Amino acid sequence: MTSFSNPPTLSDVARKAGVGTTTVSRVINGGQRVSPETLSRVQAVIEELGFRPNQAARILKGNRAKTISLVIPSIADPFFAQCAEAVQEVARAQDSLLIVTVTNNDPRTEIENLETLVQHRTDGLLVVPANHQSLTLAGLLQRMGIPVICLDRPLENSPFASVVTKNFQAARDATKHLIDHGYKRILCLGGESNLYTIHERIRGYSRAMKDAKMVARIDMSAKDYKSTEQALEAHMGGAQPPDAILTLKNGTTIETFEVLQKFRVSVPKQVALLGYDDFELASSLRPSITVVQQPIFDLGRIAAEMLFAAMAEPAPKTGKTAEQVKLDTRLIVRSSCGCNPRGA
Amino acid sequence: MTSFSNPPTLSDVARKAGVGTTTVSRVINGGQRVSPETLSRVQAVIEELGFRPNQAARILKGNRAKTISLVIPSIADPFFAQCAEAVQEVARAQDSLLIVTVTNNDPRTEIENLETLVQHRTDGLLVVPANHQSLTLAGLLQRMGIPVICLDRPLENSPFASVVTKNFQAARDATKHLIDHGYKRILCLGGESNLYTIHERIRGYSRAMKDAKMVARIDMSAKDYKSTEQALEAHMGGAQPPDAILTLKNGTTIETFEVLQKFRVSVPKQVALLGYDDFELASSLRPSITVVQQPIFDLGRIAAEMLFAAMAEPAPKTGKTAEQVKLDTRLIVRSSCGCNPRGA
DNA sequence: CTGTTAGCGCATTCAT
DNA sequence: ATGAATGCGCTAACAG
Repeated sequence: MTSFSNPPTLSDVARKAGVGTTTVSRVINGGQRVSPETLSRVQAVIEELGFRPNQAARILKGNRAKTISLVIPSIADPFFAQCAEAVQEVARAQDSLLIVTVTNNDPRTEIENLETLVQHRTDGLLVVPANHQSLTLAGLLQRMGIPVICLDRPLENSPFASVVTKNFQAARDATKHLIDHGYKRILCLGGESNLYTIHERIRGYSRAMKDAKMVARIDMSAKDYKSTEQALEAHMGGAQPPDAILTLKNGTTIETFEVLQKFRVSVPKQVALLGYDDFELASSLRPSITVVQQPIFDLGRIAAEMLFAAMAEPAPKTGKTAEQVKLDTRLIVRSSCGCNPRGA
Repeated sequence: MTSFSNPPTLSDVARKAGVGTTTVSRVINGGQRVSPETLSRVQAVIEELGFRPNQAARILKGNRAKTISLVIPSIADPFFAQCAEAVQEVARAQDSLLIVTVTNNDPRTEIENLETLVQHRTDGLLVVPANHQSLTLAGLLQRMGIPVICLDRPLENSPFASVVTKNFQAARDATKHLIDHGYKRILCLGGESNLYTIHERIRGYSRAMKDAKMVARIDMSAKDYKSTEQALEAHMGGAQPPDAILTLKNGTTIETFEVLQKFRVSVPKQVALLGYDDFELASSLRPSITVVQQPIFDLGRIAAEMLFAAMAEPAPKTGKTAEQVKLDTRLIVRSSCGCNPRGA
């Protein structure tokens, strides 16, 4: 019951059990090559003293740190929170701890986090690159000499495998869906066009528009509620207001819905709305919102599994080109796109 | 540019710089008591070799691990995700890493996580106790001998400080608000009544009802969408259907809204709705939802700050009684309670 | 201002 | 089946 200001050590156990430190070490590492009696006696002492092997000492001896680290833009963002949950689950199953650091998509913060993580000798890295073509990042990561898997966004010019969703196809298909509805002036709305995912989605939208010989309208100024409001005010009040809107990420979708409602713009009658990322109330809003749903949990789970697989391999890199896993998305058709008018 | 399979060590630096290890150690620890020339020369070598002090070795020497750990029910839950974000921010400002483990509110999982954390010699703990009166947990935490702050839920029979919100008062005030509206049959709906927060909120609701000499109706069977649907079906179809509902947590509020809408029950005309925890779309739903808003980010931030303060103190415990910080909540009045009928 | 040395707690030879 | 000794990388005396 005493609080151990000086946690018992392996040799404390050895002394009290009347054996050598080697024996205790064997006991806590599976108990092989130890006689049954000794084993139970040592175990009893371990129990009694509340001994827990000091992980720092093990790391120093060259063992795994038993930690993996997740480097993400934000924890509060539902998207990354779900990824983190999945990753934590896998880590736990592998008897490892999860360290989470956040970058806010700032390359400098990202570097700093990584530098700290090196010092802690974490076993593997799951990173969502702030800049998907940063050579600095690619170089730093390689010098770290530990397995790295990129999540949600690949890292160009690097040998690291990545797990992403099919952004291009999803956006193209979503746009096609709107085109098939007969909409003529489809606006693509979002923010942070420098992000890989957004970039890909814009490409998908553009391709679909081009294939339909329609003119692309892209506005990447919607970064938060206020800017979304300004953007929509301009578009809806213009000479040629859009008759459909494709939003490129979760926040934008919700903000767009809110602004349209505030402006008393009828959806989908006046403008249709198709969003990116499903959300809990999407089906309960009036109208319910049609969205592209990403397999978020799988994204995190698969990346984590790949990371542990990579950590288990003897050879760090076999010079292969970076493997890229692309997960399918789903178009959840509801009412805001003009389908299923019952709910509109 | 070479990937360091064998990261350079302090003595590698010392050798290459032609100095002793102590000098290098001094350099990486602030550079005091080192001549300017030596300093810059050593720094150059450090840079050249890409040397990063091995944190494991430092821990072994008795230094701080520079990690704090957060033990929460879930990361995906927006409430805890926000807490985590705040905690991470504070940790980073203190040059520490954040380890996150999840319990699913399961005491066994909680214990296991804690055991692992001890081995890693984490500097401090932020825990959301699965069971707020567990003696096992209180005992284990004390034996860990490191600073602990409880988050969102206190830990009874323990000396640990806690940061929580005013659950009792918030629920009482919310209920009063409903009573002031003239509602007579107010239902209190939730799940997991064994949790401290829920327990307190039920107390608050009960008190308000008692003070108004009204009969309390409590249903704690709403754990997910399905059970919420069943519960509401029974209540709304009963002889004395409620004319107002107080939901006790985020998920329940949203699910209740969805079910009521599915049942085509008019809110607030037929039943008023007052929920716990604000959410992004609360003001955009029809009707907009009146909620109790908790200072979630502050909860995490303050707890983390208190933790670092405790870690800085020399004496672990001065035998004081557990300090308890109770943060104020806010009742965000919108339309679903019957106020502001414009939005209904 | 600088270097030598001991030892943190553990796993691991290598003996016995 | 067991133990004694060595060293992982670093910091903190303690000299000089």
